[in-house]
Amino acid sequence: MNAFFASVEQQANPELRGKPIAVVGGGGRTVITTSSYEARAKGVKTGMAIWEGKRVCPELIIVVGDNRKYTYTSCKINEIFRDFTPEVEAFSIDESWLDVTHSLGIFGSAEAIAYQIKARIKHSFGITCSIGIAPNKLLAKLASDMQKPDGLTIIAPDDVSRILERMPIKELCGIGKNMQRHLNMMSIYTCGELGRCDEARLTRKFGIIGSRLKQMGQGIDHSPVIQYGKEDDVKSVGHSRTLERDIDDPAEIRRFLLQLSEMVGSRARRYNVSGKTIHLYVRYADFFTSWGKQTSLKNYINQSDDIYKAALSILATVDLEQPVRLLGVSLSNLKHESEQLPLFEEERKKLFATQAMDELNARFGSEAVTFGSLVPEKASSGSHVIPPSWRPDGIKNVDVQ
DNA sequence: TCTGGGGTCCTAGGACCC
DNA sequence: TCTGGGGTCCTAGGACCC
Repeated sequence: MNAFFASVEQQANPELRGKPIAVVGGGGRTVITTSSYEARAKGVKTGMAIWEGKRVCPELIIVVGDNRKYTYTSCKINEIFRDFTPEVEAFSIDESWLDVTHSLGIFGSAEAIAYQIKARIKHSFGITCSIGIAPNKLLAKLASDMQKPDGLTIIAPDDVSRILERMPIKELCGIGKNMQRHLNMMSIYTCGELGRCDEARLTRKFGIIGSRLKQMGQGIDHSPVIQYGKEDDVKSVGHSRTLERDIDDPAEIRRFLLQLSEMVGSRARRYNVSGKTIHLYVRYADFFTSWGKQTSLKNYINQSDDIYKAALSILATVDLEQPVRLLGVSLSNLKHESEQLPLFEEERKKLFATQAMDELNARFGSEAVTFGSLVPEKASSGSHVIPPSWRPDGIKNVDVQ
């Protein structure tokens, strides 16, 4: 989708259409998640602080994002995709891959499918998208980025080497700033040069990534489109949050950790996973200094208070050097839980209480029922931005009635 | 009021076991 | 008394994506 969050907002509120808008999170220390094309034309970019956006574009309209609107729209758009093929992989909340190999007999061509998809999305949601058609995912993604907004780009097998020859390597999904820098130091600037590079030279420098890099330069990608519901199991569940203001009061830090632990625990239970590694992440007030520390337990856990205790035990091993700007808790080393009931009465009671709490929260909002220590003065949560990287397992569990 | 939040994968070094 | 090599698991940190 083109400028997805901003486009959805402009559709929801006609007064925003044709104007430079920026979608931001709820808290005080938030950044621009998405901006409309009108804003981009003035130099507004994702990741800018609000004041930065206003500086380059004084008439910029700030809109606080509404996650439910985007996840709902994303689900509906993916339903449209599945009318054309079951092989749909959601890459993020606003990008999907479709393998239409087996749909060509019904719909004629990939191009015909693309036009129909564009028309239906435009008709149903009033928003545009850019579609890339190519022999594989790597090239389809590259193609989809070549014309924006409202683009349709086809990279036919015969065109691959011509198009890649002068394409800057950073356009490839998987080559970021650092990789680009390293490759540039090896005098590699274009995909053509990358594809011709001696593989041994690449593997010496980058390890097993090296051979993959050469293939990318040649436009080779054998990775399959992984159908919705057939993705690998989730490997970690975490939440982090920048606080409204830096804090150094231990009680306040603990309260915030409990809140994060509850968010992690309830999501882990929703996914029906438990984990035995807890990771605590802290960013200090100076923004640049941060650290993460993890600990592994003997048992798998997914109860919020168990997660909280583990996070606290990590915190107890360090002396905080500065007030805290951001806190994060994540659970990894996961296994899928069977639905077995615990053996002991006490544990069963706790499980039922937790399930009741999770159900109420699902129905009435994420913090309708929570731990007593969170209630008096709920720790100030920072911005509530939904990242554009929301994965399918995030989408599918969102309440979209 | 300067700078969000969700993930995955890979590497390196150390502990520990056989 | 001194030594091997294979394997797993752990922590820490950095790359990448949206």
